[in-house]
Amino acid sequence: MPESHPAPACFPVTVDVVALTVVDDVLNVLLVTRLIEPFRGRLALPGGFVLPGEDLVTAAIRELAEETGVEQVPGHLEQLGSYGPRGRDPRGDVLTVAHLLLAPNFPVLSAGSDAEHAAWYPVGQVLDGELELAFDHGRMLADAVERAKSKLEYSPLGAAFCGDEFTVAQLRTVYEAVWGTRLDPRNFHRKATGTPGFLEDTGRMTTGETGRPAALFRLAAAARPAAGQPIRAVLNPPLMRPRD
Amino acid sequence: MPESHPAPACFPVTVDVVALTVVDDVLNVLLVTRLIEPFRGRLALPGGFVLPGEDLVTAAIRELAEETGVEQVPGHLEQLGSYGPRGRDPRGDVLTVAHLLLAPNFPVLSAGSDAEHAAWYPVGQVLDGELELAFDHGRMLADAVERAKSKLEYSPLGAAFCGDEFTVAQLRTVYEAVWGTRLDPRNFHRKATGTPGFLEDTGRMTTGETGRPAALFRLAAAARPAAGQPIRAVLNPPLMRPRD
DNA sequence: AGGACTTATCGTCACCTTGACAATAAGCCG
DNA sequence: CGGCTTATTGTCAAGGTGACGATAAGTCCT
Repeated sequence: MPESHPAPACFPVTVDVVALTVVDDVLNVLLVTRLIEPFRGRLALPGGFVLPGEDLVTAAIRELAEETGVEQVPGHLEQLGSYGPRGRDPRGDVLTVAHLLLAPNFPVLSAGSDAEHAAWYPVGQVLDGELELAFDHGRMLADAVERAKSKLEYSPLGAAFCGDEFTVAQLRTVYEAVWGTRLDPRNFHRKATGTPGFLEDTGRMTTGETGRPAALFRLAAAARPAAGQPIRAVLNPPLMRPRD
Repeated sequence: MPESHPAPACFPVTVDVVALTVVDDVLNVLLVTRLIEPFRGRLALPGGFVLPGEDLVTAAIRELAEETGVEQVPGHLEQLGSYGPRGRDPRGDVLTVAHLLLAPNFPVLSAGSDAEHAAWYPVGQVLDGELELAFDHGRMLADAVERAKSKLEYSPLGAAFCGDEFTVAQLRTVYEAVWGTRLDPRNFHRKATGTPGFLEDTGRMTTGETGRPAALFRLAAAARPAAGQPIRAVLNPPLMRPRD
């Protein structure tokens, strides 16, 4: 019965944000402590209901701002996927659209007030089961990390974890933190600097650090997020993570 | 104001299915002719509203069945992404979750009755602008094709376009149709048969075709869709499509 | 200042994969 | 049977990768 329009059912729709960053060479995720039921006191991804007249990305940005105080999107934001509506909220069916944010380590508003308290937590602690998240947020996080791992292979998005300018070593620690592996600094340097359209030498160097000063790079124009366009440049051949 | 729960707004939610297949060496997409406004008479992706108590995949399978008569999912189905809710339906805000189906060329119920008439159309005609789809379905199709192109590179999903058993040449025409390029049969054969965990020789051969008989393969167990698990085996190193 | 230490960067080399392409195999078709 | 078509096996050079040696150029300590 193709034309069965049985009362176009409505669903509550939420957005959740899996915000990933690298803190001290370790991949971290932004979590908030829930102040209300269900899952009161449990850690959860930042998120909330999409408001009437709002778009998905708009809602994601707003929720992120509400829970961290960050006004501008501090990194790369993309849609991760939708979950539900069944069996993920004890209160009833809720459809949620998860988003993935890859960003440099930005400070979160530690309001400590009546607001939900947001903070960075090592991803490993969650995936290992040390921390259990509310709802199906654990699965979302797992999916997000897998997506991030994969993105680093063939897109220049590893740089989204760094600031505007960064050294090859900083970029390498991002890859190591996300992939959970060690990479040979010399081979990584060769690949990163040798891939056309990836990095652009700023001509400036680091100073004051221990060891030999390093050259500062930025993302090449081709690899930078263009207005409205998806990230264009592809790492080709990809920078594959070590398997097994 | 983190605890702003301003009347958890509800949205109508639909699912759309971008069903892709290869017909005569050309990538095709399943489209229906709309019988009602808006976009009456225009071609559109099969889809419809998610019913109360239904999950996304369930709804996608149901809609596909309703518009084609196919009861079992004939190939690989995965979520593509969500679109909206704003500015995609003249009747108002509608959130839609697009799905991607990669399947062998299956016959569609040519009901011709009051049902929306589903049929295969060459993807190229749509992307070239010869055919214009309803809503934002053109963008969904573009995203779907891009996803399919990418999936063929590093997953064994190219085989989802073939039947249970297929020749290397059949698999190659899938790659050629999706990527829109020509591939060297000898190099493709080497890569396809030489990648561990990809293809499995059935021991049987084709007969009656023109030319030398070809060996019949099936997907190796590791590359077959496991219950509940995502497609496991990864083509490593990937089978990269030719760039530029 | 000099030496130890640390990190950055450049080179080398063997191995693997890939793209281009020759050669052979094994069916149909007349 | 000869011609045609497609399948499959090899060959070879170029390019990319992993492992690792060798320098370079700072900081830090004495």
